[in-house]
Amino acid sequence: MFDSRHIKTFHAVVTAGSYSAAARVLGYTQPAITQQMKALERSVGTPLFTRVGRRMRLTEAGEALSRHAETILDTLTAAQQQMSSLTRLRAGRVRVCAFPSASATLIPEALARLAADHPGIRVELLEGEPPDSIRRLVRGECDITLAFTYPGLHEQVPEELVEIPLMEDQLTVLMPIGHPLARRRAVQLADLSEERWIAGCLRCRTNFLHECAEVGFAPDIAFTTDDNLVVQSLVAEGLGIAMMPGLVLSFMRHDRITGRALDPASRRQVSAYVLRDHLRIPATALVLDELKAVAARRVGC
Amino acid sequence: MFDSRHIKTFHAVVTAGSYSAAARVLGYTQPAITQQMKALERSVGTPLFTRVGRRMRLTEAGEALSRHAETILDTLTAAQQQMSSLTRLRAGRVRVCAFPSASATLIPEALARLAADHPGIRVELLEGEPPDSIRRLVRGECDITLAFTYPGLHEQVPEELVEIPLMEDQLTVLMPIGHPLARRRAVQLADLSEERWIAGCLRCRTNFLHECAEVGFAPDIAFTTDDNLVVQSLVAEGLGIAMMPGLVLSFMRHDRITGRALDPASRRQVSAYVLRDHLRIPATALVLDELKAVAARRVGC
DNA sequence: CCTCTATCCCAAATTCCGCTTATGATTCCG
DNA sequence: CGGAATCATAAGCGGAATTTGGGATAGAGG
Repeated sequence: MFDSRHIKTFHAVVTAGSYSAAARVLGYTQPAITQQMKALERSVGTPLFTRVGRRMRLTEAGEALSRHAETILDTLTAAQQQMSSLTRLRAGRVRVCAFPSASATLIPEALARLAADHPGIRVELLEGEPPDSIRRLVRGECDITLAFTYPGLHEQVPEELVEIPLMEDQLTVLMPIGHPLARRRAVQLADLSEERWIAGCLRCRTNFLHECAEVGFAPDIAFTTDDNLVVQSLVAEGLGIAMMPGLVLSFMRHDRITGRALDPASRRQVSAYVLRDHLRIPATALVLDELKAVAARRVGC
Repeated sequence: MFDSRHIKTFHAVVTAGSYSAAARVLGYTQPAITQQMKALERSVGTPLFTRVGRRMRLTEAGEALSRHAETILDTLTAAQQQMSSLTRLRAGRVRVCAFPSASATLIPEALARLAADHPGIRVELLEGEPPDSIRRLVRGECDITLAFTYPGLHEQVPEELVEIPLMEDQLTVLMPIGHPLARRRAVQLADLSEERWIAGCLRCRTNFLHECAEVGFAPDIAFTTDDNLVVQSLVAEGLGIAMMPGLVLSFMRHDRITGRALDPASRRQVSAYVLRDHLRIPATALVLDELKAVAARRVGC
């Protein structure tokens, strides 16, 4: 197998017209060129140049190799340019898997920033809920996963994954306007022990039950649904109250309901997850940075 | 510029599926692969592989580089195969410049042998007389020149040329059948001082005059022509006698003339000339060998 | 559940390759 | 016939790449 440096030097010699000139072009000394060409001729098995006096001429093998050298160097620089495009963030694809309310808030904002500064980066968007979306990450089906955890349930993430905290998403108690508790500025969980509840997704429900248990009651859950829009509609109809993350409320809010903060506050942690190795991939790191920046502006939501 | 060895190793890793497997394929130890891939990733600027457990996966950059690696290695091996064709004598072009009587005798025989054993070697045939054909060689217009010299005139060949003696071509005295001298088996030059002569090409004529002078007479040259056929016709018509190399007579002999050997013999030296560097070019060396072999069978002509 | 094997990384040492420096020979040009 | 430029060669050295040795981890199988 030819050494690409030899090919490059050979090509320089051919175009420059002499060993010395090629040495000047490539930043070598002249003997280096001599040695490289000697080695190349040795590996080819036949001379590539002949000299008549001081003039240099290509042999038949030299002519043939010269033509090949052109294409070899072209494909090499093509590869190099594509690699450069990927590292210089002028190209690349990042697959992001997020839970619905992140897909509706953080993601679009991050993508807007991304499109402005790095139009070459393409993002594929997948939707998935935390326990499963993490598995997808490990399986290599996506590069970044946005997921949330509740402080109560201490979940373990696989070792090869790294967690990047993005924001804390505060929970709000939703109730129909005119509800007696709506007169307070903030409510305590213990005050809600007698209410009827609309419960959300599995993880939210689990955490909710956990927190209620800590305060000392078991909530009366009347309805359960994954759909936040349905939850709000049920609340609006007076069928119960509900806990809902601020992230959801920031883009979807039924006009017949109102929300009150909890005291003490309850929150879920929104984080990005990446395979440890992928942190070093420029495009992935870039999208992560945008997500961090977007999340930072939402602190306290 | 990527190192072609790195590309080759990278490709082996991709196809073999693991560093260790690639090491076995390439005959390296495994750490060598690790270091090469580390160096490659450093020069690319982004990881090429990620590992999930023991499984290896290509990153986006790795996928892209893998595609390029394929074509790079293909063009490299294509170049290598063409070089191999040239060195293994399965391809090649040799330009031979010869004087007419060699073109009619030695060359066709050599080409016949060549075509049998090495059908891939193409030969371009040029015709040229000695003083000029040597210049063509130096100028790079041909690779091998067949030329003849007479022992008398000590011509200098350029330093970068190498002379390969092929055969000695004995001169014969041509006379019409029935000529008085035709009764002898051999004739001495001095016996021919009173004859009328038909002279051939410049070099032949020069040598002829030289030899006559040494014996002590100036020949009476009635006609001069480069064309050996014309010489023979003139001799046949009884217009004079002539000296002619055996090489010419071996393929062209007027049936109304006869030839007698000279005593002492007069001969011209037929040699091949090559640029010194070109001796190392396989195809050129091959044609030279064939010419030597053909000439060896003609010793004494 | 444990062991065994295969894989990979890391660090150190050695070998080897390639570049440079220095020098001499040759050619071309004024 | 110098002088400039080119190439070849040899010696020396620095760095790179490989090997060696050791350890950690993951997956397979008993």
